Amino acid sequence: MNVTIALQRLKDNGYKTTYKREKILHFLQQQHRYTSVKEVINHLKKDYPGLSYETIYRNLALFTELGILEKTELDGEKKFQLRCGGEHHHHHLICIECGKTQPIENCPMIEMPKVDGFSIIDHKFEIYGLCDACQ
Amino acid sequence: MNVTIALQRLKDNGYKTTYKREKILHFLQQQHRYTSVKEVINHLKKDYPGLSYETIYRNLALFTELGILEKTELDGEKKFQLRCGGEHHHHHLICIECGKTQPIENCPMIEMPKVDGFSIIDHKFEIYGLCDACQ
DNA sequence: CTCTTTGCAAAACATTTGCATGCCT
DNA sequence: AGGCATGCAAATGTTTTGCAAAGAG
Repeated sequence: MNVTIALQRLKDNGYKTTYKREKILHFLQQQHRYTSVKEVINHLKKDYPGLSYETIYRNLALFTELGILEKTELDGEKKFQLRCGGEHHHHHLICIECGKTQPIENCPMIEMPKVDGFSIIDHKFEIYGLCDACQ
Repeated sequence: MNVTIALQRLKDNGYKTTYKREKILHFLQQQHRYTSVKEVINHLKKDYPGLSYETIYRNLALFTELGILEKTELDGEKKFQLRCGGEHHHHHLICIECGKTQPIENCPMIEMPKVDGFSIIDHKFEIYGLCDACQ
């Protein structure tokens, strides 16, 4: 996923392209890691001093809903990144120091046996550790 | 894990047994599911009308630190349950409707290949769905 | 011009902290 | 008695909502 495709998806769903939305997406594209709301707003503030949290919250929620972003919760904070690995299902290695992520192809659900009396809807598999730079 | 063992562990670590702590643990023992702070306090309020959130927050954090409770974050809320499956490592099926959990023995990390430039410290694997009763 | 997006203010929650009092051991 | 536990009050942090004004197509 990149900014161009993301903006196209916005348009396709009847939403507008704004400079702030572009900035958010460009920033996340550079990050390659799960990024907090605070980090996003601090970055955007450089260009838009009057920027408000609400705008960021609303847009990150919208982007997530449209499948443009992936969301996780790290130490009680919501964090986001541009959906990586295209459309196909995958999981991540996540650096607990800097938040950098790396997609992995292994999905444990493939080998998961059926369980009686429980219908599986979703799952979460995340591996935490230290990336090269943070070790 | 049961209440008796939990209280023993508290004592072993220099903490005291109080009626409120016992109530919290008994309540969680009955639950067999991830339970929110709110649910705990609402239950305890029946016996202790003047009970405060702080006490619950502090104790749940303490219990988690001592390995008495397992913690997860479901829809932005911290939830707790008595550590099940004894001491050994395991994961859970979690009902997204009622929070009920069921331990599973499969751990995807067993088959996870080493990754260059990333030292693995921890992982999270949770399966979400609907339990028997909630389907 | 019309409808979406944004900012503002405020509210709604969730969680934490300092301090004095109360309760276990 | 001595030290941990609790309640109170208040602060802090996060996220949401209603509404009027500004901006995109």
